[in-house]
Amino acid sequence: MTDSSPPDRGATDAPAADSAADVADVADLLATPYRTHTCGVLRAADSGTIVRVSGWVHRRRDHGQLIFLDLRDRYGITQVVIDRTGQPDAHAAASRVRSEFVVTVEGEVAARVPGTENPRLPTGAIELRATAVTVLSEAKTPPFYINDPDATIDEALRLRYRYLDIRREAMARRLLLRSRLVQAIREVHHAHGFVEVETPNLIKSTPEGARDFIVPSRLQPGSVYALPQSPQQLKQLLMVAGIDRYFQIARCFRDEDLRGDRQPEFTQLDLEMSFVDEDAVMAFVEKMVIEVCRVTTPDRPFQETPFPRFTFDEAMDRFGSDKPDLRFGMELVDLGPRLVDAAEVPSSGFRVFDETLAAGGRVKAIVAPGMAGATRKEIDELTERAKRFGAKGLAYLGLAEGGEIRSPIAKFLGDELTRGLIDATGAAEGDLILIVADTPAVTADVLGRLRVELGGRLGLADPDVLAFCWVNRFPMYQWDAENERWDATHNPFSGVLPEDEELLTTLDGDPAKPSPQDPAGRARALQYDIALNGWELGGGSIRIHRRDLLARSFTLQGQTEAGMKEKFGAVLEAFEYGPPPHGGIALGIDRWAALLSHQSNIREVMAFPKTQSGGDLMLDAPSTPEEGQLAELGLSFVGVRGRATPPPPAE
RNA sequence: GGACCCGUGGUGUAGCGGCCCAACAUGCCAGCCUGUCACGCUGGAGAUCGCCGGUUCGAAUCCGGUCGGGUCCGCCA
Repeated sequence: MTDSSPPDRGATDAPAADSAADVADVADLLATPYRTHTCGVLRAADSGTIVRVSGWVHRRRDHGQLIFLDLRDRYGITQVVIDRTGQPDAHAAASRVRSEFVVTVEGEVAARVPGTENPRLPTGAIELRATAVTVLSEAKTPPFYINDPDATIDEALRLRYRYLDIRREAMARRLLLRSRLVQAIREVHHAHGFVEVETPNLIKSTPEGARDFIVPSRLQPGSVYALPQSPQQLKQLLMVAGIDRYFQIARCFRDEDLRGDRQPEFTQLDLEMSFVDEDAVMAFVEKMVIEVCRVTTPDRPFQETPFPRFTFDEAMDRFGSDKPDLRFGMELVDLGPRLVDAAEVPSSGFRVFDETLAAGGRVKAIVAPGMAGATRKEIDELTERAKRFGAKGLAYLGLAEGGEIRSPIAKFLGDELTRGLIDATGAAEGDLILIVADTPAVTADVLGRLRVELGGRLGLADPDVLAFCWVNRFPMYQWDAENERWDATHNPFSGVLPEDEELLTTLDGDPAKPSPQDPAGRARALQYDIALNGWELGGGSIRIHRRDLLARSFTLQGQTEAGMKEKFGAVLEAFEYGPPPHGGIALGIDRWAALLSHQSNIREVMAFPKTQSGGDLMLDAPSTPEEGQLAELGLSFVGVRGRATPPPPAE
């Protein structure tokens, strides 16, 4: 019966959808000896009701005869008044209460004395006139302010006492938003016939490029499990199994260095569909994403629907990124055509540009609006940044008010060409043109990063807008010079564009010898990424399910038949039993939740995240294993500073 | 693996070679206060300046190392 009842969409249209007080009605299971109501629900209409509430003491204001307690739970704050003359016992109890004590208060809901209402609290029209105050738990003075939303607190301290940090409204609200996000995801998938399947965390290493976390086996000493970097192979096996439409909120593990948007364990929305093409997957995901965002953050507008689509080449060309932030313009402008003469010979007069173009490179620019007045120091900083991103230098043209041009390269280019370049960029008075000359890849990358940097610094991106886009037609492979082979740019099972199938071959026909001249370098993958506000939110592909194509693709990746069997044995074998055409995608839940919460760091939407060095400051993990644990596994530490342990006995 | 930033009472900051056994705010403790809601008033306790070493007549302040946290590059989808 309850299974068929419609999902509660109360959150969708509730005005306070973004507040910690926003939750489904829990009154039905609330009645316990501790409380009849939460601290967030009482209103003027409840006046006269006898209630009991429990919560943490948010603040105490002691006026002698009269004590005010702000009582807090995750639903809100209710003011309690204790009058000594009427309630001497309650008053005595309230006198010894301190911040963060847990108390139960019994009393009558009353409209506040006129003129003393607090419009900043949803419960500000009423107060609870206490007849009894019971202390359930005492609390030490907390290590930081829980009741001050503006307090800046050292993050290490927050992580050490995360359970106190989560008591703070902002943190609780973010976890709540994340919960709603995941709930919405589940609802949409179930509504579209997806089956939620759990896959194991103790699996075999699935080479996806990242380092595996390894778990030693006790029952099979000398062997290890790997924690999944993603359920990639398992979900493909589910397709062979006929599960048609699969999804999972999956925990994934990657042992790589951390960043603001990367944790060693993180959560993916993993999904896979059978009998689909690229458009079918993208269509579903787009529909799902829109619906989920509408439910989770109804007040965040979409910049554009349907989501714009770019090929990889176009995205790199226009934005210098395969995850462009579309909330502002500042697109890259190719200056090349202006820098060559009628015979297409580079002839700008500025040697760096000419040589770059002659060598097949690119000269491109972005326009930083209003930055013509940048100081020498600011420009040096930008140059420094550009160099760190891989550029050899940064040329610029500043268009000062009044038409004066400020540029170290103008004298080489001459007046006419300088005007021509300004024209090409569309820059206006007061703007600063930044120019990079390098290989196509470096030019795009450096300008792309500068674009994001400056867009942020100049406040060009509306923080509320959700600018989704798709990027597809990625190159199938990247040449790995070190290992003399083609690396799949994403998933090794990613399919190839049908018209590029014939390119999947080695030049000299020697399958054992990939070379950088191979036409495969031009092959494009059936690969699609979804980006949101400049973050890569997810990526997926249509997989290769045909044995022959798979073999050719793997050969280009430098895999031998034996190597393939070792790494992908289960999938390859399964593919001999009727694999359906299939494809899917994985979306980063942490990133999604962070972006919906206006956060630039996924730690802010994780209950118990790890530090940059992979530590848990609260649990003090990782830690030295206990005596015997290693021996039982047949392991010993070797050559670890201060951690060497005696080797296990030979047998 | 690398670059940079930060580390001072419970918390957030100031001080950046002697004026500092360290200042301010807040929190904490005590007393007073019947309408506050960052309550108010009065008084009080609380840090040898992450740790180790060096330079110096003298170090919170300079230098080196180390530990912890963060940002970024490499790495990583």
